Amino acid sequence: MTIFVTMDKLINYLLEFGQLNQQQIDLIKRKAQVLELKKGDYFSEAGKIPKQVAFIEEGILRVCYYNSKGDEITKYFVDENNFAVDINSFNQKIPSSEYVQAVTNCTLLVFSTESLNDLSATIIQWDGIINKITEKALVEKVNKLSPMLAEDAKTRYLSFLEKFPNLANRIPLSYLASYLGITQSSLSRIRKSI
Amino acid sequence: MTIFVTMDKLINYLLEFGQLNQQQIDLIKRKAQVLELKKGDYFSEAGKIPKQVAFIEEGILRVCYYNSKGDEITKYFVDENNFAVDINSFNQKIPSSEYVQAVTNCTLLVFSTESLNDLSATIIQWDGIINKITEKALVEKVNKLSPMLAEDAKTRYLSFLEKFPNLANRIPLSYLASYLGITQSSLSRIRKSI
DNA sequence: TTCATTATTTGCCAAATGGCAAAAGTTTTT
DNA sequence: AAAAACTTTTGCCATTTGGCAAATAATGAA
Repeated sequence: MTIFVTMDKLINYLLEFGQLNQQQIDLIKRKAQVLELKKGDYFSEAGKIPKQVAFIEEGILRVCYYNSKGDEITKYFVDENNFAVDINSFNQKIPSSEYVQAVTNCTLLVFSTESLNDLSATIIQWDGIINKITEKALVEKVNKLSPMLAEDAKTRYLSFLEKFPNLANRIPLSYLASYLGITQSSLSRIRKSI
Repeated sequence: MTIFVTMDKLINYLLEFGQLNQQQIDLIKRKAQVLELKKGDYFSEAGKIPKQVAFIEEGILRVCYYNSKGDEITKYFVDENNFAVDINSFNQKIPSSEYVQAVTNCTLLVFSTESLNDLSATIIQWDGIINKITEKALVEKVNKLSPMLAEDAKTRYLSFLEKFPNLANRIPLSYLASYLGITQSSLSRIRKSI
């Protein structure tokens, strides 16, 4: 299969957060590498220090971990036009406690630590843009998680359907159930009731 | 009562995220204003554009909102040595959807938008420090909220006791219950069972 | 101190969710 | 196509949590 990626999504996304001239855009494109993941593949794994940041061109990733009971918990899903990385581990260069896994086949644009350093050193607006993106992504996560605690399972599922209308049927029930904080069988029953 | 605030906590906190010389420290101290809040007072309110950022010297704030059912939900608590602000509304200068309220009597150090702009323009490291602080605070919120979804109410309550050991008995049960995502009576029963 | 107000606990019962294991359904491999 | 592996649904019952209202308890005001 031929891979054809214009990186338009990436560039347009970055331009939402700051201005870039053509020379800078070209540099960014040169620093980005296309990475195709198959459903189930891991982009990064717990225990390892993340060395790359991914921009999702196409597909869905999920971030997950194992809790103290040994259950696998999906912390959140990340869909296209977003960056994915365990930001804490990446910045501090400490082993991650999370897995980042492809829920569907994905086309990613990845930046290595070195590339990001180069971009930061070369493009004066880079850090500002990245900071805005980071902040926005984190605020969104908080604002999505927070109300979930106050809702019952059915409402959480319905909210998920709104947010990812075409995803629910393409991902294993178990991923979704752990994200919603319920058991797989409960989710199955909730689904049936709708 | 005499108010005596050295601002040491604030300065030490900032120094965790970057270096500052004495001149810069003095400027920061001049820009900060001491604000005392009584238990129950609001630092900022939904519907208004937040004009200040608070550093908590002493005390606890909570961020809360009303959900679609009209229930008042505590989104999170913020304790001393942390900044509190509805960052999204503050940055974008749009009306907040949240209240920030004093759970206990508080001593805050507040910075106005103008002061922050001055600091940003004068202290070259300022933006970097603030970005690190912001990012860390948001990552912590996500990491605290996320596992709560996967835990049952009792575990969530016990976790809260660990995190805020001396707070649980000083705040209305209703605040805590809504934070934990359970009803007041359930929390009362859980408490009893321990 | 007493009254009024507010916060918390409790009883009762209904509804939601969990735990476990078996059955049914899908997908993948051989 | 058949077998194996995996996913989802279902039954059964226990446990948790919610909803509501009344009873207590605690707090604050007069």
